[in-house]
Amino acid sequence: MSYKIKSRIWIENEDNVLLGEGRVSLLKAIEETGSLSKAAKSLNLSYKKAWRLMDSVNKSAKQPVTINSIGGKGGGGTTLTNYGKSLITAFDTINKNCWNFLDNQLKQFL
Amino acid sequence: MSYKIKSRIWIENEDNVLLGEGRVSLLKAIEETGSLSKAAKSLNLSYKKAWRLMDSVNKSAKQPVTINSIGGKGGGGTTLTNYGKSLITAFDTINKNCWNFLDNQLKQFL
DNA sequence: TATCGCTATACTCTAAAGGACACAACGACA
DNA sequence: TGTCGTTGTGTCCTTTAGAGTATAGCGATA
Repeated sequence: MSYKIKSRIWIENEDNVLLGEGRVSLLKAIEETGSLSKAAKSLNLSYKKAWRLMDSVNKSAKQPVTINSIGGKGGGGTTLTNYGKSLITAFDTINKNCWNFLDNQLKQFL
Repeated sequence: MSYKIKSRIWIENEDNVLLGEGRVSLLKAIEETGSLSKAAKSLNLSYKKAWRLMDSVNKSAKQPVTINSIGGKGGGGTTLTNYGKSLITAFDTINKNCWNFLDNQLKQFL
């Protein structure tokens, strides 16, 4: 019985997607690089797409997830709020737990 | 805290998708109608897409999931094997359990 | 006040997925 | 043996998500 079970989970707020795997990995890359454009580069996605994702996250969340500064030293940058960091860890935890749960379910029902 | 968590799960066999929500609802419709074309109509998807889905399911599964007959009384038809029926109920059960699990996780971590 | 690297946003083009359409093959039955 | 409603399959056309490109705006710093 070598079937494998996989999943994608995401969190919504009033029918808008807040977090999914792609968004979380983008936020992680922002945390590491301190910049949206560098984060986009490191994930091999266009700046435009990264920007739209981040914008959507901020619009869906109940509190700001990132702090964006334009101009100034280094041209600006993007950092995560504490709320944003807590969302990442919550999502990661739930996602990992979900995988374990589903693996057990598969053994049980197939 | 009105965030909602959603999920899509699917089962793979050697990197080929076996079952997802769309495939399961197609199999259910086949079970109800006794025909692939009627099932496709009832789900508002093209016959071709439905056929490709069903074909993929049968190619990925370890045992036949449907029995297809061409020609004859009524022009033919498609019915599910017992194995196919058992897959449906297994998937539905796991999927429902997963929703409950995730709802609890969300309450716990957010 | 000129420079720099970043955020922010619009416009165009392209590739891939899906729908529409057409048609061959089949076999029970009258 | 002709009819009928299926399954099975190819070909084209449209739609749409995304990539690519371009460019404006910003503010600390020197």
